[in-house]
Parts: sequence; C-alpha cells; structure tokens
Amino acid sequence: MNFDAVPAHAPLELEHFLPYRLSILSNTVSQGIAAEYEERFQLSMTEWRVMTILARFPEVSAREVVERTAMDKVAVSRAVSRLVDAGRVDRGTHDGDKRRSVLKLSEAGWAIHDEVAPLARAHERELLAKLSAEEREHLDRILDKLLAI
Amino acid sequence: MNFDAVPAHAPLELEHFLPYRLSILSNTVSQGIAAEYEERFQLSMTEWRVMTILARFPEVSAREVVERTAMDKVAVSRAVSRLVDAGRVDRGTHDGDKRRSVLKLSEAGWAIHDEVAPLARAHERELLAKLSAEEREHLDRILDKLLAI
DNA sequence: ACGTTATAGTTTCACCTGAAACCATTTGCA
DNA sequence: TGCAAATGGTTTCAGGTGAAACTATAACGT
Repeated sequence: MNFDAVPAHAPLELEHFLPYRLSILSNTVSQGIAAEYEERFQLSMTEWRVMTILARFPEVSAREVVERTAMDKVAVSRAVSRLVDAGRVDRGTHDGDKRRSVLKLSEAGWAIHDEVAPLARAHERELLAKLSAEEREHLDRILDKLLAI
Repeated sequence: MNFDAVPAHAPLELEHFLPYRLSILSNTVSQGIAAEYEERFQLSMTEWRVMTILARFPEVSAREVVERTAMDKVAVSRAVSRLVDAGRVDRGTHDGDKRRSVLKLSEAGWAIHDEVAPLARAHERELLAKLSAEEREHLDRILDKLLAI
C-alpha cells in the first residue's frame, strides 16, 4: 500500500547542490572584487581580465588572450577596443601577419594595473583567511582536479 | 643598486588566482548542465532554479524565491512570468495580502522537473567522480566556510 | 600561380541582466 | 483615522553576452 498522497518528486536541494553552490560563491567573490575597481577606474571585469593577461604576457594577440582566459572572443574583442579607446592598451599589427594584433599595456594601463592588482590580491587573501592552511591546500588540489579537462 | 631594468609590476597569475578559478569552474559546470535542458525544454537556467525552489517549497511568494536563490528580484520576476506563460507555474494571490503572489508548479511543471532533476544530479555525480570520497568531504566543508556570511 | 580552406578579428542580432523608477498594497504611528 | 514609510512585484533603460555571419589576410594543395 502506498501511503504517500503525493508521488515522491525528489526535488533538488539547491543548498547542497554543488554546481549551484559554486555559482553563488563565484558570483559573490567576483562581484565583490569587481565592485571596487569598476566604479573607481571605469573598468569592467572582462577588461580587467584582459589587462592581467597583458601584464603577464606582453605583446600577445587577441587570440592568445582568448585562449588564456577562456573568455568569448567577442567579449575580448570589445574589451580590447574599449581599453584601446581609453588609452590603456596599445594595439599594433603583427609584422608578417596583418590579421594579428599585438597588444600591450600602455603607461596608463600599467598604472591602473599596479593599483588594482594588490586590491584583487587583498580580496583573495581575505577569502582564504576563512580556511586553515590545510584546507587551502585541499582546495587547491581539488580545483586542479575539477578543472582538469 | 637596482639591476631591474623594468620595475617589478607583480602581475596576477590568473591560473592560480582563486576567484578566477572559481569563475571558470562554475561557468563550465553550470553551462554544461544548462546546455542539456535549455534546448530540450526551452528552459533557461534562472527558470530552472525557480522551478527547483517551487518543487521544494510549494506555495511560496516571489520574494521567498529571491531569498532562497540569491537571484535578482527582476530576474525572478521575469522567469516566473515566462513560466506562468508557458503553463509550467500557477500564480495566485495571497489571501490577506494582495501584493504577494503564491507560486507553485503546475502538472506540466512537475513533469519537466521530474525529467530535469535526475539529469542535473547525474551531472553533479559525474563532476564529483573526479574526487575521492575524502576530497568530496573536504570540498563540502570548505564551501560551507567560504559561503558563510 | 591560384583557388580552396583556415584563421584573426569585428559586426550584427537576439537575448539576458541589474539598477532605478514605478505602481499597488500594507504597515506603522501620530 | 489618516498619512508617511515600507514592501511585493513589474517595467524601463542602459549595458553586457554569445552564436552566427562577415571581412581581411594567410596557408595549403594541386
């Protein structure tokens, strides 16, 4: 005999559902950091990500930025245009392949980078402060595994 | 004497930067799941999230959905409207407070829920399969800490 | 050498998103 | 009781986003 008046629909429990928890955490963290530099420097998150790539790998093409950020190529194209317009990035053309752009931070771009980078790092430290040293190591290893293709 | 020709700009290493890694992981995972049901059921991720809440907590108001999902109230309002239009959610008015809506899944809504929920769970299992039982426990505890306000 | 195919990057389009303004209703308090 | 403030929800507006189409250039195979 079935005493359940309503069939068991087995609803998802979002608060224990890993993809959902990751989404909440990621949004909270990223928006927390972005909120600081967006207003202060009129800098969007995609623009900032492009800048971090150009800081580490000067003279790359837009395509390499796409590869290194996992961002959409349209998003990168637009972010780069805005950065060039704002005088934060210099865009040249590759010798020998006129399709390719050659991107690097301008002086102004470096100046902003050098202000925002410590700010981002401080946020990360604050987040990691909630964990023990052991947990930080675990998280690092776990993310490595989950992010492996 | 300073032998560094260029000042040390200390660029961020995105691939080791926690907020960035979380963002990549979260997007990959969520989009992987959403890709399956979006086309098959014309169901957006926000709509699906609203449905999971209504599955677990029948007869809630839109405001409660907002509270439980950490989604924007505009996004919830629109998702609910689409779900009502599609006949997947029934929207009534609260007795004694005509501002409040009373939302619940319709028969059609439940039918879709019962197809998508196992699919979502399967994706989560697949993701967690990359980890050992111990790592899964660690991740759970770590997320608890990081998500605590 | 030359036409097909591939690649770098931009534009278009259709949609999603959040902040702010807005409307209706309810609550709180003088 | 009556009026200001708060609340639930929707609409508006000003972006941001990705898929697909497009342009320009380069690479490849015959």
